[in-house]
Amino acid sequence: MHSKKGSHTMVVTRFAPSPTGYLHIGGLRTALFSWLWARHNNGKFVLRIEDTDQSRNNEAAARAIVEAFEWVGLDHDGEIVYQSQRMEIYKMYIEQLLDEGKAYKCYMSKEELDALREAQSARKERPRYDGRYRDFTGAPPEGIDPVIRIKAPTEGTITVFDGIKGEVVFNVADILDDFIIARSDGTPTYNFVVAVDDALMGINEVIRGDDHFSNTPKQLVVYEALGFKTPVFYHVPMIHNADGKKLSKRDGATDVMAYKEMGYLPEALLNFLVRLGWSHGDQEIFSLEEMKALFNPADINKSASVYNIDKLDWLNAHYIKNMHNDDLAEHLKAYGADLEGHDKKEILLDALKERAKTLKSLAEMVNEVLSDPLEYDPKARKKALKADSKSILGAFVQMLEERDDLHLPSDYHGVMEEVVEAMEIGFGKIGMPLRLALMGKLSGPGVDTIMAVIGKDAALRRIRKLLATLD
RNA sequence: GGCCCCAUCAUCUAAUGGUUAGGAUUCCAGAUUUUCAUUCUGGCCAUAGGGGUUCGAAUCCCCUUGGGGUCACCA
Repeated sequence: MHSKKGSHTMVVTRFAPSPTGYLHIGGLRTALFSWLWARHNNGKFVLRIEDTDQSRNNEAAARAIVEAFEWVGLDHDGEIVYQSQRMEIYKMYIEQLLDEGKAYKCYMSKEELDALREAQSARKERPRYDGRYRDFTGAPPEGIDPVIRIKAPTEGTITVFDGIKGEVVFNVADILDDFIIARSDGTPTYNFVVAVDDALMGINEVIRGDDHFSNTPKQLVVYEALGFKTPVFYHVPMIHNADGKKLSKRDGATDVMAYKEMGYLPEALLNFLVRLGWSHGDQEIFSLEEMKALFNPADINKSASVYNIDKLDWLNAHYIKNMHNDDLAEHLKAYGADLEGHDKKEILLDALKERAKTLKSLAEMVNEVLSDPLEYDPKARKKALKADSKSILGAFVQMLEERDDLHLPSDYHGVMEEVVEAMEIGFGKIGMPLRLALMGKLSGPGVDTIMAVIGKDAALRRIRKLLATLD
């Protein structure tokens, strides 16, 4: 694969979730984009857990994220970086900024801050820190642990170069104040550590959600203060729910692992996600290799997209239909269908995989075929059973009993045809009641296929069971 | 509300300033299927509105409208 950036700089991207919960579908798409771009360029993709806020730190969530990555098959380079383990590094840079006079201690209490903001709001001004400790040299107030604020520019503009949006110019007066880079307990804040880590880890292409866009000027202030080289940014438009709002945990199936439970294939999910905000002509089906070869963040759309599960279902069905039966059988185990060693596995899966949208439903269908019906759907019964059904099924039973050379669906089909011809009836006359006997309902794969899969004895058993209810 | 971003079928999207505005999903109809599903064929459906620029605008500019994001000692 040739990369456009070629020989000079290795592309390094990252995914940096905060471990506040499971990995959701929007995060996965962003991660996929980052991963694809790194792999496209033979670069590196690193995973960093943003857990600087101990009060919200959650180890289980970090594990859940890793588990989701493993399921979909996105690998990362090097060890996972936990920001909670890098506090000394951040402290060092904060000290540096303090020494250089680029940051300062602010002794304003939360109450004072609140009051300030309230007053500003009342005056219809933008709530912002007023810089009262920026040049403070007096004796610090008693009993207050200071926060540390960075000296942000007070006038002029900051320009963000975004690979998707283009150049966006912010007016400093509209958006900035001396924001906090370290809390009163000494821990650093998000906008500071993101910039420090991205720089230190050599991240040169930041692909992240659009909700981070307005943080970018702040991070640029940190880059500037520390003299770090800035990366290229790509802010990926949000994924919206049907209401047009940012996809949130309230929207149901947003947990990536829920898709596994529902029976979706990772390849289908990734294919679905890569097409949200990105396309390559009219192509809809992309293997992972094709995605890697074709993806480029510069081609990402500017507008948000709405999450719609219909297309995912279609893709999932597509990947199921095209999967080898052995692989399918392996997947099916997790959904409660065990076909290990079943001699008619091929016939069964060939017949069923055409009709399944999910692995879960496929597993259910498998078990439905493999086990005798427990009951007969009343409506199906009424529709399938006519006055002559009993004699037709009886004749079929008789002919089955005489045969011991039945293996393939076509063998059973032959027997059915014999009955149809002998009795001079239409095919439906035997098909419908037979289907009811075998499945307990009127949908499913061909009855000849069902019989071939379960064998003569089981077929006879099921037919006799229905016949027994006809007296 | 301030700032920022966005705007093509219901949905995902395509279209060097020149196409009957294309494809996909959904939906509808027909064919195939003893059923259901699959598959195949066909059909419905879009450039938010208004001004410009231009021989020519979905495409460039402006305004309006609509939608979204963000404004913490969260990330």
